[in-house]
Amino acid sequence: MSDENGHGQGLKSLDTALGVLAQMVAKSGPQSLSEIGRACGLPPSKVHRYLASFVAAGLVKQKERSGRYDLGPAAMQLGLSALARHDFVNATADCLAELSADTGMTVLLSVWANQGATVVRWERGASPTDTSMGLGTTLPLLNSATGRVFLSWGPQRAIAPVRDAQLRRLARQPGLSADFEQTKAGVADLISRIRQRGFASVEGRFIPGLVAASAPVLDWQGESQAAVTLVGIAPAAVAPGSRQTERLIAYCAEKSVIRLQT
Amino acid sequence: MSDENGHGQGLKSLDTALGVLAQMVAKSGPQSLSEIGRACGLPPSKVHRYLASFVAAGLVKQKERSGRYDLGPAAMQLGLSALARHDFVNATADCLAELSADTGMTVLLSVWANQGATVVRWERGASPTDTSMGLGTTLPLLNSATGRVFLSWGPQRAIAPVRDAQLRRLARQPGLSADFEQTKAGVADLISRIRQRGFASVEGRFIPGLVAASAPVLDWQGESQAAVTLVGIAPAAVAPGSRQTERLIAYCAEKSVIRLQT
DNA sequence: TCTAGATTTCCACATAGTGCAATTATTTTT
DNA sequence: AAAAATAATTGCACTATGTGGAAATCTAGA
Repeated sequence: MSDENGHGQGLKSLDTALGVLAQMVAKSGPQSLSEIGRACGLPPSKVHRYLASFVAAGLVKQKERSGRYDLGPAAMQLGLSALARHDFVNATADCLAELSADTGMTVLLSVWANQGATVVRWERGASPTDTSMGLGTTLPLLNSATGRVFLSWGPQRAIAPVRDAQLRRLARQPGLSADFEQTKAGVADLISRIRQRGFASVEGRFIPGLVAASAPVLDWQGESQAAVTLVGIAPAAVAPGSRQTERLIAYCAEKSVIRLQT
Repeated sequence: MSDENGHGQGLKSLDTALGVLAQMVAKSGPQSLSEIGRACGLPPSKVHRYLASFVAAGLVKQKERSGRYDLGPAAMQLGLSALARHDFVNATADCLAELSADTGMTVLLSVWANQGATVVRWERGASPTDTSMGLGTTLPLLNSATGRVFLSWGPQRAIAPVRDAQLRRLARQPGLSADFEQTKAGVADLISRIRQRGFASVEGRFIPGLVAASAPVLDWQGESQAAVTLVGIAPAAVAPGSRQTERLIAYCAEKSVIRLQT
């Protein structure tokens, strides 16, 4: 046996089984048994028996007879149950409808999960910003207003690797219009600009034709536990000093534990 | 031991461990080790080791030293990942044929699109209720059972303009038999009646000679992502408490991510 | 500080998880 | 369409590994 650092007091089989689960979370779609086995470095027969238990619990389901495996309904319940205990999400989600009504824009509430800013609440606005987004959509770190909030105020440990990966990916495709220099220094500069303004915004960068402004809900450590985002079509609405952004900032300040220092 | 129904091909320890997880999902707050053990009928030492693995995986976290256990960040990741890849329409469409066979009625699956309730799946039943409807048909918001589901549980912001337009149009043609007062107050009353019953029905209002009952498939926010509709010719079939409507409601509850509160 | 209750660790024993290989189902090739 | 190839599932013997009770450690209340 091998004793890793720190912990060694769990069940070995459970640990490896949960590793299989994590692998399934990491991939965004269904996977075949052997794919999973290869990715985890486990023999197919072992994986099969783990999956049998997961399927019995509803955490995993297999599409059709002998089809790929994917996360199942119990996984959704688990996530919703976990979400329900997230104090910041609960408190912030309370008056989202009001915020949407006041601004006339679509409102998103997101947390950091799945290697990105993940939408957990979604309040439609008046303007028909009909996108294909739903709960669980993950927004890009550098190109979306929501992502940039986590870039600027989020937990750096978790974000740094994603940031570097996206930066490399962007650097390879310089075609996209960018409003910042796509280097580490450029990102640092972007962050300082965003922190100074107190919110992040993009204008058609992530989804052409849509503009967005996003502000952080800060915990006691000054880290962003959640982000609230306004989505609309009028660039003026997301400009600094606009009625909508002022309302957004006030809303987030009210839900934050600490004030954000100017 | 070992002879449960159907399945017995998983890992016993994993099964019981997942049972512990399920127990934690069921409760809405943190629990102590012994509480969990008592609830699952397991000795504390066993539960402790399971939890150690869950904590290592991030699915569970313990508040402070020797504190209660609660769901952790990975639980949220897992759930959001599952939610993100969940497709309501296809998941609901999966067993429509079965529903049709059980009820003997024609079954429609609709979503809100193109400013209306739009039919996207269509399973013909035993009784030859052949209509001029097909895939892509848009059903009226106020006069059809399907439309009324979206009226009651759909995205209000998107529906409001359509509702008002139809209301104005109806008010100008009072000839059609109506089972509700054709005013804003009348609609609000209709909605509250429908929400209380848990489904909507019409009897020959939309298409003379045909009756229909429709129930919502609810997403995490309690909004209707889709509507499942039974179409037939016997008014008794769509009455509250009938075998068919009970079956319909059970079907939609199974496909919904959250339960609808009575 | 002392007591009560809960959590965490220890240890010998046998349950139950593991790997390999055989079997069955599914997909691709000729 | 039949056959070969690939992938999924199951059986079996072995021992690694999870189990239970009790001891040790820790936290909270008096």
